Amino acid sequence: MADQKRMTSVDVARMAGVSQSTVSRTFAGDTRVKPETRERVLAVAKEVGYVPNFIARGLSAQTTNLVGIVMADVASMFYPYVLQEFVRALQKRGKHALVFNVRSDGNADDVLQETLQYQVDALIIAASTVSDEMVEACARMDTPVFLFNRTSPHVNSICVDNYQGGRQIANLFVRNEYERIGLLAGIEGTQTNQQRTSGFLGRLKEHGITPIYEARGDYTYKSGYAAGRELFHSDTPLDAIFCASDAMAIGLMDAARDAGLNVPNDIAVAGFDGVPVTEWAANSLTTIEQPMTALVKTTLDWMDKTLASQTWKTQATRVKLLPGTLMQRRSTAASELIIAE
Amino acid sequence: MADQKRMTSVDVARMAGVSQSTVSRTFAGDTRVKPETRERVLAVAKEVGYVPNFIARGLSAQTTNLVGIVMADVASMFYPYVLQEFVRALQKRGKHALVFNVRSDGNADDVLQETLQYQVDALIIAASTVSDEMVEACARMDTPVFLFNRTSPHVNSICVDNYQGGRQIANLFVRNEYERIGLLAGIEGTQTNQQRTSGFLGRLKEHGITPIYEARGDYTYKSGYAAGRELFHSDTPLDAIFCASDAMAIGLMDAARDAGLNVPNDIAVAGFDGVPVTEWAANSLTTIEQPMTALVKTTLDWMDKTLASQTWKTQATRVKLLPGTLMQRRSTAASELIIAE
DNA sequence: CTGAAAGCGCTTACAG
DNA sequence: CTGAAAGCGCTTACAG
Repeated sequence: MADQKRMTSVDVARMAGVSQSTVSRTFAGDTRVKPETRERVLAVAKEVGYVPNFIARGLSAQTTNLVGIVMADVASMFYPYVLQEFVRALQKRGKHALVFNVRSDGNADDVLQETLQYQVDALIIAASTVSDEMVEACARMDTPVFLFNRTSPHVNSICVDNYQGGRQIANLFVRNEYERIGLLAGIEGTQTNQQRTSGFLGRLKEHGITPIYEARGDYTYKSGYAAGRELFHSDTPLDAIFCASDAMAIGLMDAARDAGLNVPNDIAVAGFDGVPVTEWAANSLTTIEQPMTALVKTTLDWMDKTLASQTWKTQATRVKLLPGTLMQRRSTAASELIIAE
Repeated sequence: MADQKRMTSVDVARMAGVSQSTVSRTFAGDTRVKPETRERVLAVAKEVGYVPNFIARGLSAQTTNLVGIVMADVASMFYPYVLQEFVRALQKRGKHALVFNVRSDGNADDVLQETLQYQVDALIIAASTVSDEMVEACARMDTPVFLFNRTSPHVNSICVDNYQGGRQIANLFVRNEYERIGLLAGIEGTQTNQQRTSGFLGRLKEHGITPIYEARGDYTYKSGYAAGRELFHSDTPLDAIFCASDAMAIGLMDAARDAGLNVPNDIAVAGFDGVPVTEWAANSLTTIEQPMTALVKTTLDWMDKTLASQTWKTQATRVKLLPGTLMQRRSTAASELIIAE
């Protein structure tokens, strides 16, 4: 039980009677190694508990299999699932997630430097903005960058189609013949909010409808609840309201209930994101569900292809938009449906 | 804009007219470097965009500043916050999180190997079990391991005091003079469930009370809702019920509402964990709040101290329990209080 | 199919 | 205060 030092490929080589190169090749899956040799090496390695040192491999091979993931804080209810999905999917691809956190109102520059120092193979930035200089710095390090759920003309981006989602909600409202319509927008100036609301408002306008009530929240439950209190204490009866995030929509629904109102009979509510709580019985919220698995898969497939390509730095920046799915639930059910139930 | 290759300390040394050692020392914060030299090096580095390569540093210095975090999936509602807190706190300490995911029902062995190959300085395992052999393997790699929110006699562990939390809920129930009491337990055989329920049941027994209703869920909202439906369709009126997780408690409350019952007037409900949704107006759930920040800080302080110590491998394994905080909310409010409101 | 050897980009005694 | 040099544990042409 004395302090046996860490085993290295040299130790294994000596014990197996081969060269260090052969040990290395064995673990790299080099098919040129003779099967018997390979087995002998593996046997010795197993016996002494040797596994390759990825840090040394990274330095030597100039590729770490590390992917940096920069996330804003979890306030949004959506990101924890995104993060988990990335971690899992990367693991399956033999890569690993080096996770960084930034404040939701900051940009990612601060931590990007550190990420690059770990020689990550690629960088995924979710819910933060990056400066053009930083993108330049990443290019100098040969590190491709992907913006997740945000778009930029200067960075490859993957995002749900927020604009189209807003339009889908508007279409639903029109189909359900709601007339007195409200909008609870998200944080002013954020791209997400701008796209969701402009899709919604634009489509309504095409039908000659203008919302009679507009308020603004910060995407949180709390702000939705507060907006709801204000709305329901005013004398502005609405047929329906679209909230730019699920959390706000649920807050607003709770405020409605506290004000003695019934959703959807007194007011219909729709959200955006499709987080699990929207399915909860008490909520049953109509929403645009983000295609999370597809978003993550698209990002990682793109990343893999980029890493395999020699010429990615010369390729034009692209934005990939994936459609969300309208989930119609009780919060916007037409009354016949409710009765039929 | 030609493909300038990555800058190294050798390049900077040449351009600054010093040795590579001096560049290295400058970035390591070695105080022996003469201030003027230091400034010159830093100026050149900045100009050419040089930053040290952490992978090379890791290989050379035998310490990566990487901490492996192994997490079960986010089903529990609690882990996303834990993960974010760890990532943030590690960043502040100049370390970084290499995150791995395991299925909630599996143990962490599968991914531990990979973690070790990245030469992480330490390993934090949340919500998974580890085999003794794996702990042994970590010790061979000189990698200290910490179990988070689970305890083990063979691994250093940090956990909320689940047993005491269960007792606190029982105390509250007794104080509120609830007599017909129910329990919605979590997954059988999990340590968390065992401790929470045995604390609760033990304390009740001391008061001569035996629950008249016991059911079991899997910690999720869905299982809580299902248990609630069953309970409220049976003829077992209860004064109060303790659910072993917040998610189950909220599911059960929603089922109560759907059955036309009022919480707390018809039935009082208490949960465990203190996740943000318990504060939501519609829920206002009494619960034991996990001291998340303190749990994370305790873990990292312990880790830092361990890494600084030469003798940690000879020290006895310890378990650190932190008390949770009883948050009394509307779901268990005595009726007078509600009227007084 | 295998080995000897250079090299990845740092840290760190050692010498001055 | 600074430099020359060994070494961290791998990968990968190159030679056979």
